Amino acid sequence: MSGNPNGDRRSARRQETLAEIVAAAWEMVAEHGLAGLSMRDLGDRVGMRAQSLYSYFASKNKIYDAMFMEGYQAFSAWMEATDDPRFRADPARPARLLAHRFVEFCTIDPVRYQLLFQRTIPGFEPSPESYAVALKAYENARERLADSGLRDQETTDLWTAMLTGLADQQISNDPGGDRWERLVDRAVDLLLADPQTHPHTESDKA
Amino acid sequence: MSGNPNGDRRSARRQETLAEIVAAAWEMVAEHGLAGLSMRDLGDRVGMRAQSLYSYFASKNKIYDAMFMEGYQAFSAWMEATDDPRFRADPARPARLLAHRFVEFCTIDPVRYQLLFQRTIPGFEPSPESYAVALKAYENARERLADSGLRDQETTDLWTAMLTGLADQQISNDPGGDRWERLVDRAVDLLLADPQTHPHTESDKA
DNA sequence: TCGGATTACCTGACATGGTTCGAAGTATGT
DNA sequence: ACATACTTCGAACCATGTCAGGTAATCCGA
Repeated sequence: MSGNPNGDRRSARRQETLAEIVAAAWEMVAEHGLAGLSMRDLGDRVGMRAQSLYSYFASKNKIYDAMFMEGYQAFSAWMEATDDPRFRADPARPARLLAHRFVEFCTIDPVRYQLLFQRTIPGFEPSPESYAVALKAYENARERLADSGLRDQETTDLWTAMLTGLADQQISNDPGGDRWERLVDRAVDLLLADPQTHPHTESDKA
Repeated sequence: MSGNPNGDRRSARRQETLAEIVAAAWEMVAEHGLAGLSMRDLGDRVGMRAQSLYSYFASKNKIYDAMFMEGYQAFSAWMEATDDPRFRADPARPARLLAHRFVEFCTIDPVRYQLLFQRTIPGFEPSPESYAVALKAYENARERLADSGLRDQETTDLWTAMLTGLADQQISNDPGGDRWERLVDRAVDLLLADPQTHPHTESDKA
Protein backbone atom coordinates (compact mmCIF):
# COMPACT_ATOMS: atom_id res chain seq x y z
CA MET A 1 0.00 0.00 0.00
CA SER A 2 1.18 3.48 -0.95
CA GLY A 3 4.40 3.76 -2.79
CA ASN A 4 3.22 7.31 -2.41
CA PRO A 5 6.29 9.55 -2.13
CA ASN A 6 4.31 12.33 -0.50
CA GLY A 7 2.77 10.20 2.16
CA ASP A 8 6.17 8.78 2.98
CA ARG A 9 7.55 12.23 3.10
CA ARG A 10 4.93 13.42 5.53
CA SER A 11 5.33 10.49 7.84
CA ALA A 12 9.09 10.83 7.61
CA ARG A 13 8.75 14.40 8.74
CA ARG A 14 6.60 13.22 11.58
CA GLN A 15 9.21 10.68 12.61
CA GLU A 16 11.78 13.44 12.59
CA THR A 17 9.69 15.58 14.88
CA LEU A 18 9.10 12.66 17.22
CA ALA A 19 12.81 12.05 17.43
CA GLU A 20 13.50 15.73 17.90
CA ILE A 21 11.09 15.90 20.80
CA VAL A 22 12.64 12.92 22.52
CA ALA A 23 16.12 14.31 21.97
CA ALA A 24 15.08 17.64 23.47
CA ALA A 25 13.55 15.75 26.38
CA TRP A 26 16.88 14.02 27.05
CA GLU A 27 18.55 17.40 27.07
CA MET A 28 16.04 18.80 29.50
CA VAL A 29 16.27 15.96 31.99
CA ALA A 30 20.05 16.11 31.79
CA GLU A 31 19.84 19.74 32.88
CA HIS A 32 16.94 19.74 35.29
CA GLY A 33 16.69 16.19 36.50
CA LEU A 34 14.34 13.44 35.49
CA ALA A 35 11.36 15.06 37.19
CA GLY A 36 12.24 18.45 35.77
CA LEU A 37 10.69 17.72 32.43
CA SER A 38 8.07 20.33 31.68
CA MET A 39 5.74 20.20 28.70
CA ARG A 40 5.86 23.96 28.24
CA ASP A 41 9.62 24.17 28.38
CA LEU A 42 9.92 21.16 26.15
CA GLY A 43 7.59 22.83 23.69
CA ASP A 44 9.74 25.94 23.77
CA ARG A 45 12.82 23.88 23.07
CA VAL A 46 11.39 22.32 19.93
CA GLY A 47 9.67 25.51 18.83
CA MET A 48 6.05 24.81 19.53
CA ARG A 49 3.42 25.16 22.22
CA ALA A 50 3.12 22.58 24.92
CA GLN A 51 -0.31 21.50 23.70
CA SER A 52 1.03 20.78 20.26
CA LEU A 53 3.23 18.08 21.71
CA TYR A 54 0.07 16.15 22.34
CA SER A 55 -0.33 15.44 18.66
CA TYR A 56 2.95 13.53 18.94
CA PHE A 57 2.68 12.02 22.40
CA ALA A 58 -0.60 11.37 24.13
CA SER A 59 0.84 12.38 27.47
CA LYS A 60 4.01 13.35 29.25
CA ASN A 61 4.41 9.79 30.45
CA LYS A 62 4.42 8.62 26.84
CA ILE A 63 7.48 10.75 26.35
CA TYR A 64 9.09 9.09 29.32
CA ASP A 65 8.03 5.84 27.76
CA ALA A 66 9.78 6.66 24.51
CA MET A 67 12.89 7.59 26.47
CA PHE A 68 12.60 4.39 28.44
CA MET A 69 12.54 2.34 25.27
CA GLU A 70 15.39 4.29 23.73
CA GLY A 71 17.35 3.83 26.93
CA TYR A 72 17.00 0.07 26.84
CA GLN A 73 17.90 -0.04 23.19
CA ALA A 74 21.02 1.91 24.07
CA PHE A 75 21.61 -0.56 26.88
CA SER A 76 21.43 -3.51 24.53
CA ALA A 77 23.72 -1.85 22.04
CA TRP A 78 26.15 -0.89 24.77
CA MET A 79 26.31 -4.37 26.19
CA GLU A 80 26.65 -5.92 22.78
CA ALA A 81 29.62 -3.75 22.02
CA THR A 82 31.21 -5.80 24.76
CA ASP A 83 31.50 -8.70 22.43
CA ASP A 84 35.20 -9.31 22.27
CA PRO A 85 36.29 -12.72 20.96
CA ARG A 86 39.73 -12.29 22.49
CA PHE A 87 38.33 -13.03 25.92
CA ARG A 88 36.07 -15.95 25.07
CA ALA A 89 38.61 -18.50 26.22
CA ASP A 90 39.19 -16.92 29.60
CA PRO A 91 36.31 -17.26 32.06
CA ALA A 92 37.31 -14.39 34.32
CA ARG A 93 37.80 -11.54 31.90
CA PRO A 94 34.46 -11.50 30.10
CA ALA A 95 32.73 -11.29 33.44
CA ARG A 96 34.86 -8.37 34.51
CA LEU A 97 34.34 -6.71 31.17
CA LEU A 98 30.61 -7.14 31.38
CA ALA A 99 30.52 -5.75 34.86
CA HIS A 100 32.54 -2.70 33.96
CA ARG A 101 30.46 -2.01 30.90
CA PHE A 102 27.32 -2.20 32.99
CA VAL A 103 28.51 0.12 35.73
CA GLU A 104 29.86 2.52 33.15
CA PHE A 105 26.55 2.56 31.36
CA CYS A 106 24.88 3.54 34.60
CA THR A 107 27.32 6.20 35.69
CA ILE A 108 27.71 7.84 32.30
CA ASP A 109 24.16 9.08 32.40
CA PRO A 110 22.68 9.13 35.91
CA VAL A 111 19.34 10.41 34.72
CA ARG A 112 19.01 7.57 32.28
CA TYR A 113 19.97 5.20 35.05
CA GLN A 114 17.21 6.64 37.18
CA LEU A 115 14.67 6.23 34.41
CA LEU A 116 15.65 2.69 33.45
CA PHE A 117 16.59 1.08 36.73
CA GLN A 118 14.85 3.00 39.43
CA ARG A 119 11.13 3.53 39.21
CA THR A 120 10.88 7.01 40.48
CA ILE A 121 8.54 8.90 38.16
CA PRO A 122 5.20 9.16 39.97
CA GLY A 123 2.63 7.86 37.52
CA PHE A 124 4.93 6.31 34.97
CA GLU A 125 4.86 2.69 33.98
CA PRO A 126 6.41 1.48 30.76
CA SER A 127 4.10 0.38 27.99
CA PRO A 128 4.09 -3.28 26.98
CA GLU A 129 6.16 -2.48 23.88
CA SER A 130 8.80 -0.64 25.86
CA TYR A 131 8.79 -3.26 28.53
CA ALA A 132 9.34 -5.91 25.90
CA VAL A 133 12.47 -4.08 24.80
CA ALA A 134 13.61 -3.97 28.40
CA LEU A 135 13.03 -7.69 28.85
CA LYS A 136 14.92 -8.45 25.68
CA ALA A 137 17.82 -6.36 26.94
CA TYR A 138 17.84 -8.25 30.22
CA GLU A 139 17.65 -11.59 28.47
CA ASN A 140 20.52 -10.52 26.30
CA ALA A 141 22.63 -9.58 29.30
CA ARG A 142 21.69 -12.77 31.08
CA GLU A 143 22.96 -14.85 28.19
CA ARG A 144 26.23 -13.01 28.21
CA LEU A 145 26.49 -13.63 31.89
CA ALA A 146 25.88 -17.29 31.30
CA ASP A 147 28.60 -17.32 28.68
CA SER A 148 30.99 -16.01 31.25
CA GLY A 149 30.17 -18.70 33.74
CA LEU A 150 27.33 -17.28 35.83
CA ARG A 151 24.27 -19.38 35.27
CA ASP A 152 22.08 -20.20 38.22
CA GLN A 153 19.46 -17.70 39.20
CA GLU A 154 20.70 -16.99 42.70
CA THR A 155 24.13 -16.13 41.40
CA THR A 156 22.84 -13.84 38.69
CA ASP A 157 20.53 -12.23 41.21
CA LEU A 158 23.47 -11.57 43.45
CA TRP A 159 25.43 -10.30 40.49
CA THR A 160 22.66 -7.88 39.62
CA ALA A 161 22.34 -6.68 43.17
CA MET A 162 26.06 -6.11 43.56
CA LEU A 163 26.45 -4.18 40.35
CA THR A 164 23.36 -2.05 40.68
CA GLY A 165 24.40 -1.41 44.26
CA LEU A 166 27.85 -0.31 43.17
CA ALA A 167 26.45 1.85 40.39
CA ASP A 168 23.92 3.38 42.71
CA GLN A 169 26.43 4.25 45.39
CA GLN A 170 28.77 5.61 42.77
CA ILE A 171 26.11 7.86 41.31
CA SER A 172 24.63 9.14 44.52
CA ASN A 173 27.68 9.38 46.77
CA ASP A 174 30.63 10.04 44.52
CA PRO A 175 29.39 11.38 41.19
CA GLY A 176 32.20 11.80 38.72
CA GLY A 177 34.60 9.83 40.88
CA ASP A 178 35.47 6.16 41.02
CA ARG A 179 35.25 5.26 44.69
CA TRP A 180 32.80 2.47 44.00
CA GLU A 181 33.53 1.85 40.37
CA ARG A 182 37.00 0.61 41.22
CA LEU A 183 35.47 -2.07 43.44
CA VAL A 184 33.84 -3.74 40.47
CA ASP A 185 36.72 -6.13 39.81
CA ARG A 186 36.85 -7.22 43.39
CA ALA A 187 33.11 -7.81 43.45
CA VAL A 188 33.25 -9.90 40.30
CA ASP A 189 36.16 -11.95 41.58
CA LEU A 190 34.32 -12.58 44.82
CA LEU A 191 31.43 -14.05 42.93
CA LEU A 192 33.62 -16.11 40.63
CA ALA A 193 35.61 -17.47 43.54
CA ASP A 194 32.50 -18.54 45.38
CA PRO A 195 31.99 -22.32 45.20
CA GLN A 196 28.23 -21.74 45.11
CA THR A 197 28.66 -19.93 41.85
CA HIS A 198 29.32 -23.11 39.89
CA PRO A 199 26.69 -25.51 41.12
CA HIS A 200 27.15 -28.99 39.76
CA THR A 201 24.84 -30.55 42.27
CA GLU A 202 21.34 -29.81 41.11
CA SER A 203 19.57 -28.67 37.97
CA ASP A 204 22.66 -29.63 36.06
CA LYS A 205 23.17 -32.42 33.59
CA ALA A 206 25.11 -34.96 35.58
CA MET B 1 13.10 31.02 79.42
CA SER B 2 10.01 31.02 81.69
CA GLY B 3 9.04 28.11 83.82
CA ASN B 4 5.66 29.36 82.78
CA PRO B 5 3.27 26.42 82.70
CA ASN B 6 1.01 28.09 80.18
CA GLY B 7 3.75 28.88 77.75
CA ASP B 8 4.91 25.31 78.01
CA ARG B 9 1.42 24.19 77.42
CA ARG B 10 1.13 26.12 74.25
CA SER B 11 4.42 24.92 72.87
CA ALA B 12 3.54 21.40 73.93
CA ARG B 13 0.37 21.65 71.91
CA ARG B 14 2.40 22.89 69.00
CA GLN B 15 4.76 19.95 69.29
CA GLU B 16 1.78 17.65 69.28
CA THR B 17 0.44 19.20 66.10
CA LEU B 18 3.85 18.99 64.45
CA ALA B 19 4.05 15.31 65.30
CA GLU B 20 0.50 14.74 64.14
CA ILE B 21 1.24 16.32 60.79
CA VAL B 22 4.32 14.21 60.25
CA ALA B 23 2.45 11.08 61.26
CA ALA B 24 -0.32 11.89 58.80
CA ALA B 25 2.31 12.52 56.15
CA TRP B 26 3.76 9.03 56.71
CA GLU B 27 0.29 7.59 56.28
CA MET B 28 -0.23 9.49 53.07
CA VAL B 29 3.02 8.46 51.46
CA ALA B 30 2.40 4.87 52.50
CA GLU B 31 -0.85 5.01 50.56
CA HIS B 32 0.01 7.21 47.60
CA GLY B 33 3.75 6.92 47.26
CA LEU B 34 6.45 9.32 48.32
CA ALA B 35 5.60 11.84 45.63
CA GLY B 36 1.90 11.53 46.34
CA LEU B 37 2.03 13.84 49.31
CA SER B 38 -0.37 16.71 48.76
CA MET B 39 -0.64 19.70 51.06
CA ARG B 40 -4.38 19.94 50.61
CA ASP B 41 -4.98 16.28 51.34
CA LEU B 42 -2.57 16.38 54.22
CA GLY B 43 -4.47 19.36 55.61
CA ASP B 44 -7.71 17.42 55.29
CA ARG B 45 -6.21 14.52 57.16
CA VAL B 46 -5.21 16.61 60.17
CA GLY B 47 -8.36 18.71 60.06
CA MET B 48 -7.14 22.00 58.71
CA ARG B 49 -6.63 23.85 55.47
CA ALA B 50 -3.50 23.39 53.47
CA GLN B 51 -2.42 26.96 54.14
CA SER B 52 -2.52 26.41 57.87
CA LEU B 53 0.18 23.79 57.57
CA TYR B 54 2.54 26.58 56.67
CA SER B 55 2.52 27.89 60.21
CA TYR B 56 4.05 24.55 61.19
CA PHE B 57 6.28 23.81 58.21
CA ALA B 58 7.64 26.49 55.95
CA SER B 59 7.23 24.29 52.90
CA LYS B 60 6.33 20.82 51.78
CA ASN B 61 9.99 19.96 51.60
CA LYS B 62 10.36 20.82 55.27
CA ILE B 63 7.84 18.10 55.96
CA TYR B 64 9.92 15.68 53.94
CA ASP B 65 12.85 16.93 55.95
CA ALA B 66 11.14 16.11 59.24
CA MET B 67 10.32 12.66 57.89
CA PHE B 68 13.88 12.25 56.74
CA MET B 69 15.17 13.01 60.21
CA GLU B 70 12.62 10.76 61.85
CA GLY B 71 13.56 8.02 59.42
CA TYR B 72 17.23 8.17 60.33
CA GLN B 73 16.41 8.22 64.01
CA ALA B 74 14.38 5.09 63.44
CA PHE B 75 17.32 3.66 61.53
CA SER B 76 19.69 4.25 64.42
CA ALA B 77 17.26 2.74 66.89
CA TRP B 78 16.64 -0.23 64.61
CA MET B 79 20.31 -0.99 64.14
CA GLU B 80 20.98 -0.71 67.84
CA ALA B 81 18.36 -3.28 68.69
CA THR B 82 20.36 -6.04 67.11
CA ASP B 83 19.57 -9.05 69.17
CA ASP B 84 18.01 -11.70 67.00
CA PRO B 85 17.70 -15.26 68.29
CA ARG B 86 18.10 -16.59 64.78
CA PHE B 87 21.78 -15.74 64.86
CA ARG B 88 22.79 -16.46 68.44
CA ALA B 89 24.63 -19.63 67.58
CA ASP B 90 26.09 -18.28 64.39
CA PRO B 91 29.85 -17.72 64.24
CA ALA B 92 29.48 -14.98 61.68
CA ARG B 93 26.70 -13.69 63.85
CA PRO B 94 27.38 -9.97 64.22
CA ALA B 95 27.96 -9.35 60.54
CA ARG B 96 25.06 -11.44 59.35
CA LEU B 97 22.81 -9.95 61.94
CA LEU B 98 23.72 -6.43 60.94
CA ALA B 99 23.16 -7.22 57.30
CA HIS B 100 19.77 -8.75 57.89
CA ARG B 101 18.65 -5.94 60.11
CA PHE B 102 19.66 -3.46 57.47
CA VAL B 103 17.89 -5.17 54.61
CA GLU B 104 14.83 -5.70 56.76
CA PHE B 105 14.77 -2.05 57.67
CA CYS B 106 14.73 -1.20 53.99
CA THR B 107 12.12 -3.68 52.88
CA ILE B 108 9.74 -3.12 55.77
CA ASP B 109 8.94 0.35 54.54
CA PRO B 110 9.83 0.93 50.88
CA VAL B 111 8.67 4.51 50.94
CA ARG B 112 10.93 5.28 53.85
CA TYR B 113 13.74 3.54 52.02
CA GLN B 114 13.11 5.74 49.04
CA LEU B 115 13.19 8.86 51.16
CA LEU B 116 16.29 7.97 53.14
CA PHE B 117 18.47 6.13 50.66
CA GLN B 118 17.40 7.25 47.25
CA ARG B 119 17.26 10.92 46.45
CA THR B 120 14.19 11.01 44.37
CA ILE B 121 12.11 13.96 45.56
CA PRO B 122 12.62 16.74 43.00
CA GLY B 123 13.63 19.78 45.01
CA PHE B 124 14.33 18.12 48.34
CA GLU B 125 17.62 18.24 50.11
CA PRO B 126 17.91 17.50 53.80
CA SER B 127 18.63 20.38 56.14
CA PRO B 128 21.96 20.44 57.98
CA GLU B 129 20.26 19.29 61.18
CA SER B 130 18.62 16.32 59.51
CA TYR B 131 21.74 15.49 57.63
CA ALA B 132 23.66 15.49 60.88
CA VAL B 133 21.29 12.86 62.20
CA ALA B 134 21.86 10.83 59.06
CA LEU B 135 25.63 11.08 59.42
CA LYS B 136 25.44 10.01 63.03
CA ALA B 137 23.38 7.02 62.02
CA TYR B 138 25.94 6.04 59.40
CA GLU B 139 28.79 6.49 61.83
CA ASN B 140 26.95 4.31 64.28
CA ALA B 141 26.48 1.59 61.72
CA ARG B 142 30.09 1.85 60.62
CA GLU B 143 31.28 1.24 64.14
CA ARG B 144 29.13 -1.83 64.43
CA LEU B 145 30.55 -3.05 61.18
CA ALA B 146 34.04 -2.50 62.49
CA ASP B 147 33.18 -4.49 65.60
CA SER B 148 32.22 -7.41 63.44
CA GLY B 149 35.48 -7.35 61.54
CA LEU B 150 34.88 -5.07 58.58
CA ARG B 151 37.14 -2.08 58.92
CA ASP B 152 38.86 -0.72 55.85
CA GLN B 153 36.96 1.70 53.69
CA GLU B 154 36.92 -0.32 50.51
CA THR B 155 35.40 -3.26 52.29
CA THR B 156 32.74 -1.22 54.00
CA ASP B 157 32.00 0.49 50.69
CA LEU B 158 31.53 -2.87 49.08
CA TRP B 159 29.39 -3.96 52.01
CA THR B 160 27.19 -0.93 51.61
CA ALA B 161 26.87 -1.43 47.88
CA MET B 162 25.97 -5.09 48.21
CA LEU B 163 23.34 -4.57 50.84
CA THR B 164 21.70 -1.55 49.30
CA GLY B 165 21.77 -3.40 46.02
CA LEU B 166 20.06 -6.40 47.55
CA ALA B 167 17.51 -4.24 49.33
CA ASP B 168 16.84 -2.29 46.19
CA GLN B 169 16.32 -5.33 44.01
CA GLN B 170 14.13 -6.87 46.68
CA ILE B 171 11.94 -3.82 46.92
CA SER B 172 11.59 -3.11 43.24
CA ASN B 173 11.52 -6.59 41.74
CA ASP B 174 10.04 -8.86 44.37
CA PRO B 175 8.14 -6.77 46.90
CA GLY B 176 6.83 -8.85 49.76
CA GLY B 177 8.97 -11.82 48.76
CA ASP B 178 12.46 -12.90 49.74
CA ARG B 179 14.16 -13.63 46.43
CA TRP B 180 17.01 -11.24 47.21
CA GLU B 181 16.71 -11.08 50.94
CA ARG B 182 17.70 -14.72 51.25
CA LEU B 183 20.96 -13.94 49.47
CA VAL B 184 22.09 -11.72 52.30
CA ASP B 185 23.93 -14.47 54.17
CA ARG B 186 25.77 -15.53 51.07
CA ALA B 187 26.78 -11.97 50.33
CA VAL B 188 28.07 -11.46 53.84
CA ASP B 189 30.00 -14.70 53.76
CA LEU B 190 31.58 -13.74 50.47
CA LEU B 191 32.91 -10.57 51.99
CA LEU B 192 34.09 -12.27 55.16
CA ALA B 193 35.86 -14.99 53.19
CA ASP B 194 37.68 -12.48 51.04
CA PRO B 195 41.35 -12.17 52.02
CA GLN B 196 41.21 -8.49 51.12
CA THR B 197 38.69 -8.00 53.85
CA HIS B 198 41.24 -8.37 56.63
CA PRO B 199 44.21 -6.37 55.50
CA HIS B 200 47.20 -6.75 57.78
CA THR B 201 49.63 -5.31 55.32
CA GLU B 202 49.17 -1.59 55.50
CA SER B 203 47.64 0.97 57.81
CA ASP B 204 47.70 -1.65 60.51
CA LYS B 205 49.73 -1.75 63.67
CA ALA B 206 52.40 -4.29 62.90
C1' DT C 1 -5.40 24.27 -11.22
C1' DC C 2 -8.95 23.87 -7.84
C1' DG C 3 -11.82 22.01 -3.83
C1' DG C 4 -12.03 18.84 -0.12
C1' DA C 5 -9.58 16.43 3.30
C1' DT C 6 -5.83 15.78 6.31
C1' DT C 7 -2.25 17.68 9.14
C1' DA C 8 0.34 20.91 12.07
C1' DC C 9 0.01 24.11 15.18
C1' DC C 10 -2.34 27.51 17.77
C1' DT C 11 -5.41 30.04 21.53
C1' DG C 12 -8.26 29.49 25.48
C1' DA C 13 -9.59 27.13 29.33
C1' DC C 14 -9.82 23.75 33.24
C1' DA C 15 -8.11 21.15 37.30
C1' DT C 16 -4.69 20.46 40.52
C1' DG C 17 -0.58 21.54 42.82
C1' DG C 18 2.49 24.58 46.13
C1' DT C 19 2.55 28.85 48.08
C1' DT C 20 1.63 33.97 49.76
C1' DC C 21 -1.18 37.60 51.84
C1' DG C 22 -4.01 39.69 54.84
C1' DA C 23 -7.99 39.27 57.76
C1' DA C 24 -10.62 37.00 61.32
C1' DG C 25 -10.94 34.27 65.35
C1' DT C 26 -8.87 32.32 69.69
C1' DA C 27 -5.98 31.60 73.45
C1' DT C 28 -2.54 33.84 76.62
C1' DG C 29 -0.46 37.26 80.02
C1' DT C 30 -1.08 41.56 82.79
C1' DA D 1 -10.83 43.85 80.36
C1' DC D 2 -7.23 44.78 77.12
C1' DA D 3 -3.17 44.13 74.33
C1' DT D 4 -0.52 40.51 72.38
C1' DA D 5 0.68 36.49 70.19
C1' DC D 6 -0.84 32.43 67.97
C1' DT D 7 -3.92 29.80 64.91
C1' DT D 8 -6.72 29.24 61.16
C1' DC D 9 -8.96 30.70 57.12
C1' DG D 10 -10.52 32.59 52.45
C1' DA D 11 -8.92 34.48 48.26
C1' DA D 12 -5.62 34.67 45.11
C1' DC D 13 -1.11 33.76 42.32
C1' DC D 14 1.63 30.96 39.59
C1' DA D 15 3.16 26.71 37.40
C1' DT D 16 1.77 22.53 35.83
C1' DG D 17 -0.53 18.57 32.70
C1' DT D 18 -4.22 18.24 29.73
C1' DC D 19 -8.67 18.95 26.83
C1' DA D 20 -11.58 21.29 23.25
C1' DG D 21 -11.99 23.84 19.42
C1' DG D 22 -10.26 26.81 15.82
C1' DT D 23 -7.12 28.26 11.83
C1' DA D 24 -3.79 28.00 8.46
C1' DA D 25 -0.85 25.22 5.78
C1' DT D 26 -0.25 21.02 3.14
C1' DC D 27 -1.57 17.15 0.37
C1' DC D 28 -4.59 14.53 -2.84
C1' DG D 29 -7.53 13.45 -6.63
C1' DA D 30 -10.10 15.62 -10.48
